[in-house]
Amino acid sequence: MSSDVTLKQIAEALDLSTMTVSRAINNRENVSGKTREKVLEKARTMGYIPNDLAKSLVSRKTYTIGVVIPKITHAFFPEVVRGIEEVTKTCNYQLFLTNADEQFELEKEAVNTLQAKRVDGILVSTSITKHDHSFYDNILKSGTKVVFFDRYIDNFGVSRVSVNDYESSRQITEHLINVHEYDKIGYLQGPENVSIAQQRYRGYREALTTHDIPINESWIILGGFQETDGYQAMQKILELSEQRRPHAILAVNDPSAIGAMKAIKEAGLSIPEDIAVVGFTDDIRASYLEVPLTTVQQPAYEVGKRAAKKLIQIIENEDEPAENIEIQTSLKIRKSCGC
Amino acid sequence: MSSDVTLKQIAEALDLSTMTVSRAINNRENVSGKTREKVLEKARTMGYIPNDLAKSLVSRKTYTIGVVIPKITHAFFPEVVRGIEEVTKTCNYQLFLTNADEQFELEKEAVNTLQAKRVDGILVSTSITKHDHSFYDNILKSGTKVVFFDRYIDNFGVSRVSVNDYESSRQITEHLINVHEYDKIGYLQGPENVSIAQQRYRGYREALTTHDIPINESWIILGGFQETDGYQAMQKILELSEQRRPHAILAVNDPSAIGAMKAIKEAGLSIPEDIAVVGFTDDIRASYLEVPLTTVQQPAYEVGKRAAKKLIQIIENEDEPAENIEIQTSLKIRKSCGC
DNA sequence: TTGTAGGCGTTATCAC
DNA sequence: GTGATAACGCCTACAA
Repeated sequence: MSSDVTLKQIAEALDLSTMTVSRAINNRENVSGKTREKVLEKARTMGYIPNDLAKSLVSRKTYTIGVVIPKITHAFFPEVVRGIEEVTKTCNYQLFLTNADEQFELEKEAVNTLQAKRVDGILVSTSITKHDHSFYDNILKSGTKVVFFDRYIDNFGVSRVSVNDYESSRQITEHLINVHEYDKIGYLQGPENVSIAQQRYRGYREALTTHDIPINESWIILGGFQETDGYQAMQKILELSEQRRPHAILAVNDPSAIGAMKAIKEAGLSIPEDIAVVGFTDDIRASYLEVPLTTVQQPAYEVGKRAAKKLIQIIENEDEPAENIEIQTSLKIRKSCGC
Repeated sequence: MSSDVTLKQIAEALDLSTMTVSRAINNRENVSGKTREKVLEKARTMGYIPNDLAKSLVSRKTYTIGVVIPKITHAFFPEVVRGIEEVTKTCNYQLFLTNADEQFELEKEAVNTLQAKRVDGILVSTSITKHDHSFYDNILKSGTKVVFFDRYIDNFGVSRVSVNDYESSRQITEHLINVHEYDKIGYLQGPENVSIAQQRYRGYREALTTHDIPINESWIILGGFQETDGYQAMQKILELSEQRRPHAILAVNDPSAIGAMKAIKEAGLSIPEDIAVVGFTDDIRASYLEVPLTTVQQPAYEVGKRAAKKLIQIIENEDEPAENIEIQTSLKIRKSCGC
């Protein structure tokens, strides 16, 4: 902590009261022009830096927002953070960034720490969904303001900003069915208890069902969000004999799709001729790949912006209602689907 | 801010003094087992959350580190942040993340705010180099602990963790000269006042000079760190007639190189046959590109780790000496250079 | 083992 | 326009 010049020290140096110095520095009305100038000058020369801790203790306001991110290196999230910052910067809030590394235990720790730091509100992309409402129940009971972004817990009286995952997943699956006439479509599934993974999985199944395509459970591999997860899941599918394999794959996200593409390539097969692959995210790499990846573009920046805006509204207006904000994605048709 | 149960309230509920409650909750020695249990139980049921603001005001310690990043969406930095987190998490520090958007004005604002929040130290990747030492002079005078990472100000009594930019840039240029026998090598330069841009530029020139290759100033284009900068810079070079063009390009970083590749492709030329391109960073996309990019791999995660470690040492040990830590890169030879 | 007094740096409030 | 006092929630130092 820095060498800490205080209001009191300035006051003593100037033979004024602390309050007068405080008023001068904070641009309050009731200070004479002369005094104000003297104080500001002295503050400058003494190297005064206001102590926000003390301020916050009195004002019960920190101008600070906590952000809990599942995986800082998943390219989607830095983009979300940029959106959050865009908003918080103009409203003068600072960001506490924490990485939960896809682990609920770390997520809880992070939230607790943020509460102890008395952040004005928290933006969370949570790694759980159904069970264990209890944790966030208590958080809310304590009066902490929360907005979920991307990965959320539903029906909870908590606002969330997400993407129309279900609908988008259904659409990209239908693209495979309608445009390319695939009827053998596998799915690389994400963790079962994460909202976005559930929604996307639901969209996939719905599309098949609607088109009377039977669902082949051996083409649905449970995995995670990382590239290695997709790689391993795809390897399992490739163990099937050629006749029994799907001809197209939808992955829960782009990292997973990219892992799958790697496995396919290593197996000496080509995309999309042997197996088509589509993803979800529009990862920074998607359009640069050897076979550019057809995927669902998620407006990450927008998600961040909207979530931050909503949270700040909740912070600054007690009876701001909870809201589910769904941002629309767009299909990015590239070559990996066969187009 | 949350509904704030205080030590005092717990004390009153239990008819104890605040101090006893404080001691019990902070696991101090001198509390009887019974009292401790009672207190902890009550704290739980009342939903007590310690107030770090008040604690920090007394202890003059926030267990908080500020991070100033030039561009959160440049893939290098999230990876650095991951490294920082790895360390801070085990030492129980929290991270204030700020994005300076490559603007020195925003960088200054960010640092000032972090000081007001009384962070224990600051990690900065700065956007300036030579002029305007004065700002960081004052910061240091105020007793704030600073460690630079990646982009630094030199000879300053401030520790820095960076990469051997000069040497690496020289090496990758020499690869073009020695292995591929290029002698017409252009350079897409970064901002003149940023340390890493200077070092890399110096390495490029040194390599040419050492090999008695004359430097053609019309092949050196001043630009920025973004993809669009590389794209525009390359367009300028492509305006030259075919005979007057360089046959290889070194870009200040990978985004710039990727932009340049785009421009080359749009001009109907092929990489590396018509023009070879090499970069610097090993961006997440580099190995996935249609023509995989030869580049210098910067161990971003390691940079983050070392910087955070050094800062925490400085924080926790007053007379920790300043240090220049240089992390070694490695050449990633792919296809864009002609290999 | 427990309690009291005072202070961390700031501001709200009321008095002059 | 300026100042004195108390309070924000917690902890150190000392006393009982």
